[in-house]
This record gives sequence, C-alpha cells and structure tokens, in this order.
Amino acid sequence: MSDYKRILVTSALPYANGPVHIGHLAGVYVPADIYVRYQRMRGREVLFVCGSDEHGVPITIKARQQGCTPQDIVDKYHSIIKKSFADFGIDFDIYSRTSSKIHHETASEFFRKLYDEGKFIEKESEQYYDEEAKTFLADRYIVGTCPKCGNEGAYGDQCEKCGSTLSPEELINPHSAISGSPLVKRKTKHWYLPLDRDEQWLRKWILEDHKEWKVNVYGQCKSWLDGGLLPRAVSRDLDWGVPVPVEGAEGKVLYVWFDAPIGYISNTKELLPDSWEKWWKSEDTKLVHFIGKDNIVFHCIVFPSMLKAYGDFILPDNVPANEFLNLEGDKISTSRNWAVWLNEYLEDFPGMQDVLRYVLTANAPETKDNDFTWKDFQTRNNSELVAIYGNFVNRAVVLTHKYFDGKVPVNAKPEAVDVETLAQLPQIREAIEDYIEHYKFREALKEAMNMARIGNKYISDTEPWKVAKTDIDRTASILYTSLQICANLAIAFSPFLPFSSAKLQQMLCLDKLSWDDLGRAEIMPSGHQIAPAQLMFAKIEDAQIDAQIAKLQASKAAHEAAAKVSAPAPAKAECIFEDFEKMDIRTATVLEAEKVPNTDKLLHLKIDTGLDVRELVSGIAKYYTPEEMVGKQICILANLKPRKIKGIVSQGMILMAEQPDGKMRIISPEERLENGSTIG
RNA sequence: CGCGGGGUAGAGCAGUUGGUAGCUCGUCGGGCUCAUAACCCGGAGGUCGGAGGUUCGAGUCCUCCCUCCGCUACCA
Repeated sequence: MSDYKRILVTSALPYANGPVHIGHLAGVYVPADIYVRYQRMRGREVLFVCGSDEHGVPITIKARQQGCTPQDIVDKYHSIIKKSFADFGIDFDIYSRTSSKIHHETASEFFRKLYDEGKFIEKESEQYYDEEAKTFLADRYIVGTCPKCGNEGAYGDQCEKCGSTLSPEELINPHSAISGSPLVKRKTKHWYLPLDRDEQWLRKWILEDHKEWKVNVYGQCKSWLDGGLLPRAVSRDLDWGVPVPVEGAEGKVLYVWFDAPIGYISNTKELLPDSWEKWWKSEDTKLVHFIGKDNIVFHCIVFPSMLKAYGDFILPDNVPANEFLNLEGDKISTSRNWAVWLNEYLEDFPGMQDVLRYVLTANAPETKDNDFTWKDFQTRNNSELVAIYGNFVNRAVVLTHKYFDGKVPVNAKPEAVDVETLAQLPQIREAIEDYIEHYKFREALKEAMNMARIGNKYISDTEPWKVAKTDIDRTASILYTSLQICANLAIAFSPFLPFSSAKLQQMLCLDKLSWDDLGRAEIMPSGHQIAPAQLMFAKIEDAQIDAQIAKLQASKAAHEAAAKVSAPAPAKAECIFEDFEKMDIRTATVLEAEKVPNTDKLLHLKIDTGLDVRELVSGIAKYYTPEEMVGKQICILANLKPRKIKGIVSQGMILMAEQPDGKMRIISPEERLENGSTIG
C-alpha cells in the first residue's frame, strides 16, 4: 500500500442525458471527493479525473424525441453537470467529456491497436433494423407481443408483465419502439473482446490478489468468473459515438461501454499531455475507481481486460463500489422524475453544500441500499451539525470573546482532564485515517463528529462560565484547550465538509492547516486573535422540508397524470374477417386458482370451457387474488397454441383490458352465460 | 430459475478469529444555563428475517425457507 508514489482516482462518468442527483453523489462523487481531499491534505500526489459520458443510444433517442441533435443534448447536460459539481465542491482536477477531440483520438487509437494486433474476434450476425429510423435497434428498443403472457408491450430483452427473459426473435410482431414501424433483419459485422481468454489471470488477480475488495464487489466478480466469461461486443451500428477506425466500418461506432472508460485516460491526457503516462503506466501509481454497484463488472472485468489487451497499463488497486440510495422509500428514477437534483438543491439551499455532503456520507449506502428522507436530512442537520459540531465551536468562541477579548488565552492552570481530553485527538486521527484508507467514509465521519462530542463534554464538565467567577486562570486553560479542539475539528472535517472547515478556519484566523497538525495540542498559540463568532450551520425549519416534500409529491402527481392522459394504444393495421374468425373466443368459468410458486405475477387456473376442463397460466396475480378468481366467469382465447410457462402447460389466454396506468381488468359477460358460448 | 449483496431497538448503522448485544439520532426522566430551546447525565426499548443443525456456548459456522435490492452480457 505505502509503496505507491501517487494515487489516480476516477469517479464514474455521469451519463449526459440528465442532471446529477443525490443517488449519484452518495454512491460515487462524495466518497471519491472525501478520499481525494484527504489524500491531498496528507501531501500525497493525487489526480482526480472525471467527465461526461456522452455517447450511447439513449442520448440519440432523447434527441429524436426533442427534435434536436445528440450534440445539443450532451452540451446542455454537460454544462449543468459540470457547474453543479463545481458549486458542490467536488474537486476534480479535470472534468471533461467523451465528445472531445482528444477522447475520440484516444479511443480510436486504443481500438485500432487491439484490432491491428488481432485482439478482437470479428463476427457477422443478423440484427433487427428499423428502415424508417434508418438504424439498428438495441433489444430494449424492440417492442412486441410477449409469447408467454401476451403482453403487447414486451421489450426485446424482457417482458415486464410476466418477468420472462426474452430475445427479440421470440417476440410476436416485433416493431420499433422509436418509429413504431415493423422491422427487417439485416446482416451486420461487429468486433468482440474475447473475455473468455482473460479468465485465468482475472481469476488470480481478483479472487486471490484482491480479497480485500468490498464483499459486494468481490462477490459480484466471483459470480461472473464462476459463470464463465463470453466474448463481448465492442461496436454498435449507430451514428453517434466514436467511429470504428477500420476500413469498411462506416456507420459503426465503438460501443459506449468500450469508449467510456477510455474517457478516464483521455481526460488525464487532456490535462497532462506530457506526463499522463506516469499516472496510467507506472506500477507505483495506485488506481482507484469509484463507482455504483451497477458498474462493477465493467470496472473489474471488462475495462481491466481492455487495459491488459492493450498492454503497459496498470490495473485498479481497488474498486470501492457503493450500493444504491433510495428517496423517501422509492427507487430514484430519472424518467419518473423521482429524484433530488443537485442543481436544484444548490438553488433551494444556497450555501448549504456541506449539509448534503454530511447527510449523504452519514447515511451512505456503503453496505446496502439506504433511504434518503427529507425528515432525516433536517434531523441530521439540526441535531448533529447544528447541535453538536456548530454548537461546540460557538460555545468556545463566544466564551473566548467574553472573557479574553477574542484572544487565545494562556494555558495558565492546566489540569489532568485537559491532557486526557487532548490525548484522545491523536487516536481519533488514527481512526479517521484508517477508515478513509479502507473506504469506510461513514465511520470516518462518525469519528470526526466524536471529536466535537468530546469537546462538548469537556466544556460541560469543566464549566468555564462558572469557574470564571472565581478562577480566571483556570478558565483560561479550559478555553485554551477548547480552542485547540476547534482547530483540530477544522482539520478533521475538511475532507468531508470543506466549506465549513474553511469557515471555521476563518473564524479562528488560521491559515494553512495541514493534516499533520491534526492531533496536536497547541495549534493555536496564546495571544492569537480570533474573529467574532459566526454560526457554522443554520437550523432547518419544517417549512423548508415540507416544501421539498411537496415538490416531490407534485412531480410524482404530474408524472402520474401524464401517464393517465397518455394516448390510447395506437390503432392496429386493418385485418380481414377471416383473420378474426380463426380465433376461438368463448366463455369459461374459473374452477380453481392458485399462485404459481416463486413468481410474483402468475396465477395457475383450472377452468371449465364448456368443451373441457383445462389449465392455464395468466399474469394477473398483481390484480386478482386466487380467491377472487374462483367462480368468476371469463372470456378466453381457447385455440391459442399451448405454451409451457414455469413448467405448466397453459392452454389459452384470458381476455383482459389494460388501463393506461397498467392496471388490468378481466372482461366478463354482463350476465352469467353457458360455459363455452362463442364470442364473435 | 441462477448468481451477488442485504434483512440486528422507532430510524440509520457497528458487531473482528463463535464467549454476558453496541453506537448515533429519536423517545422518556433528571441536571446545567456558556451556547442556534442548543449542552450534560441516566432510563426504557432487540426472541439479532424464519425454521432446523453443529457446539459447553451462535448475531457470528452449516442446511433449508421467507423477504428487499442488484446482475443476468444491445438499459452506460
């Protein structure tokens, strides 16, 4: 560990199709920033690299929807993201972007070298092509009818109604989610990175040499390695991205997952055109990737495999991935606008960056998903930052002004308790260091807060306001000690709460505090003049919190309303009577119903169709309980080809109507009819 | 279905190689009054997701189950 001469820190490149929200901050940027600020304070050579990830299909789709170019989209979000990071105090050495010229060159050269050295596999395959939008489609953008449950809105990779995993070939009537037009198949050639070839060394490198990685990261990697790696496509048919630098590859770009991590390298190059290589190709550089849990395999397996294939590059020393942050009990969602956006927070809570930094660190999803609530935000501010840290500083500074004209008094009458109290500071320093070095920022912050608790206890126990009436020399010592603790707090908190530390430093009229001062008992010399007391943190009133909660609820309501007024499903193409006549639709009665084990959505029904008694499986468990179903008369498509679902042969399909919000209701005859009555 | 990570007081989290269940916030009671109705002390509150098993002894090891989140390769 200590053999390293410098530390290169990267944080996941935010995708430029929306602003940054608290989930991103808690998972990636705040911990990375704490780590970097800490290492810098220790005088280590550190480089902190990030930038916008601006390629990929979602951006082209967003552009199409909004009638602008992909470049317009990424320009807009890149500047919002970059500014909000800067205002929030995420202290990158460089925040660039993957649409930059230098990135295109770097990524292109990277690919070309692997290509020239035969490191890729070339493969031709047939893919669905949207002739109207003139583009090949990712599975997610192919929509059709689910062969298993009949849901017409199933995606090419998965049906969200019945949860089954699909491939586009299985969909009935596949069409484009972008233009709605039917699809044709076209041949296309792509390049694959043969990860299987790297399995050996990856196993050793991760499973043997990096047992210290966080359990979620290690476990995830192990799972992939044990499952066997497959070649992974690194190119796409798309016109937005880094063009594949190979003759005859027009209309193809590097897959965004291939080009994005190279962005870490390009951005370093952009900042340090002459010395970037020592950061990436020198064994005495420690490389650390801060990411979210969704990124683990790319940073632990795919990117290292790319680096190794290229040669000369170092591999990450650690990949401290966090879990996810929820918001008020619900998953954060960009599309549902269920998020606290950083740019909006900065407007709504000016000057309160550290409060959010504090709350996100104290409640960071380091070991499991956590929940952010505005109530908790308020409580942590009011009863921790204000009541413990802010209050202690205020007590010490106010008393110093009251009794000693704002000058650090002489330590005239020291006692054992002073020494004992100050002796705890170096221990706290050690604990903070140890926690940060091991990426346990939540615990590290708690230690810093303990220092403020110690201060409060000390000042309460020694009661300088009482002692002042009889023994001013003793009062002097108490405040002298208290002020030393304040100075220590400014240092201990500075990686976590940089704005507050700066403010405290100003109040104490100290400049240039270094990490090495932390734990020292005489940072502030007697006679040193300090500034008047200023509140470090302001209380947050209920009204502010209520306003934020109302804002969230309003956006949720707006989103639900938008979903409701969403247009009915588009009219289908004309069909002839004979098509309709083929369908054998008739009434039936449910005899028995039970949930299919280990599924959320499926009911297993036994029904009387008049013709026979048969079984079918239907994806309605979300809307009907088995008890409700028994005895109900329903309409079924009786001659649908039987299909096995979860091991049960389903002989038919229940006719249902779907609401715009997704709610499903059974279509039943108005009055009870004979089972087997035909419908037409 | 498979795999990975969670499930410990009202909330958020610790619990090292198995040995009397801890911390912060909240809550209740008391004290103090320098301080942003802030501070200090004390109390209550947990059958450690469930069921078996190993052991003198299990939150900690084994098996099965339930549940939440994620991954499952063209959702970055």
